[in-house]
Amino acid sequence: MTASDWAEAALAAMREGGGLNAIAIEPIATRLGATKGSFYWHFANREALVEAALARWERLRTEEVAAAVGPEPDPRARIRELYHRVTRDAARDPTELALLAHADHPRVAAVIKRVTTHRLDCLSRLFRDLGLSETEARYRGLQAYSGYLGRAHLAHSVPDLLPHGEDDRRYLDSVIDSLIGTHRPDADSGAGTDTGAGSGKGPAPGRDP
Amino acid sequence: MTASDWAEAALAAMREGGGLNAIAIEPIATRLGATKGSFYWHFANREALVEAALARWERLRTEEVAAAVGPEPDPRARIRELYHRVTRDAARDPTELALLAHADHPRVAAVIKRVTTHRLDCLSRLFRDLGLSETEARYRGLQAYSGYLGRAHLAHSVPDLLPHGEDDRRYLDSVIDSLIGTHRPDADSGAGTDTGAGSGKGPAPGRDP
DNA sequence: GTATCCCCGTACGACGGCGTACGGACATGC
DNA sequence: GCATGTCCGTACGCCGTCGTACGGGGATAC
Repeated sequence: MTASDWAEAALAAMREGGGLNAIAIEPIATRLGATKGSFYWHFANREALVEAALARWERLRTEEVAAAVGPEPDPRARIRELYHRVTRDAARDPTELALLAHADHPRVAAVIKRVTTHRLDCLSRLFRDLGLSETEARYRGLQAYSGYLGRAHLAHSVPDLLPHGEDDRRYLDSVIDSLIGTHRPDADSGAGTDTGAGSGKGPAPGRDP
Repeated sequence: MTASDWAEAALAAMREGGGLNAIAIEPIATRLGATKGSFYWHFANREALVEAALARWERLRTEEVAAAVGPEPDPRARIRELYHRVTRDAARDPTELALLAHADHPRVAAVIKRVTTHRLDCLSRLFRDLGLSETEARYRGLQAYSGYLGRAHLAHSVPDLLPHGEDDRRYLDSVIDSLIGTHRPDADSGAGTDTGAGSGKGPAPGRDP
């Protein structure tokens, strides 16, 4: 039984509901088949466990971003891929939403700030790669990230109100189109084989005579 | 001392941090200068108080939407006004964010679902008034609402990462432009003196002859 | 004056969570 | 055999909160 085991168990407890309050020593000890005696050998107090769990979460999220944003060369496809991927994961892991709700906690606030800054930087860079100006790229990055957070919330708390299946795919395309301009009908990036038309109705029908 | 007083105090407690857990009988009693004796005369148990607070919150939010969406005739300006107004309030009242984090609570889930449905309907109607198709209007409504939720979170947990003052006004204009098409450069709403160009590069230049 | 009822304060028990004290099992070194 | 150090279980005190029991003030009716 190591400190890492406790940290992972704390994260698991958060994942399964209750937010930060789910990090309670005795319930987690029971879940691990251990007792408080073990815990207080590895940690000074509950706050230390919270901190360890937060550090672990931050590391996982950072690696996740790096993995998600890495391979794809085309910036347009990168944004698309990132949005799909990240929005799918967040729906079934309420940990991030729980942390957002505890932003008044100083440790949590610090973690959120670092993770958010990192993500926004990555997003802004993606938009810069699309040719947008510095401030415009930052605006788009903020807008994209706000949309991501909101979508994660909706997916978790009122999934019925979000489109499903194919409809959701079209919706996401519509959102992404409004973020990255619109995808040029001439230089369409292959991934979506067919219904690019559905999103083609986006905000910018004009543009090419 | 009425039941309403307790419900309002419960809401106030939530406003000031701690989310649903902030609705604790004894602290609220102290804050009201009363005791549990009074509470258990008006309510059966804590759950009843939570329910009363939720009902009160739902009523307030519903009236708020009605007031915010009512007067303005031009749909474009309505969206603008709504976005500005709602985004400003949400930043300094974490109650909604706290409720989102407790979406696993059945009562909370029901309230969130009703309020969200209502808001999305209003938003979709606004976009329909702009001439969008049914599904397109619903997509835009969802996108706008997701953006609102995300922005509220960012404003509360990492306000430093959001633009401030004039910059934020430009950012919001950029977001709204990408949602409602673009604001017509001929009918520019005066406030922004100069750099309206920054958002003018939005997704849809065409549309109006 | 007193009976009644509404409203509330006080005192109590129970529970769950934190943190501490202490002892004990077990391996290791010598 | 014995000492030492690591790791953990047990038992305890403490606190905050929920819910209940009970008593009492005070207004009103008559």
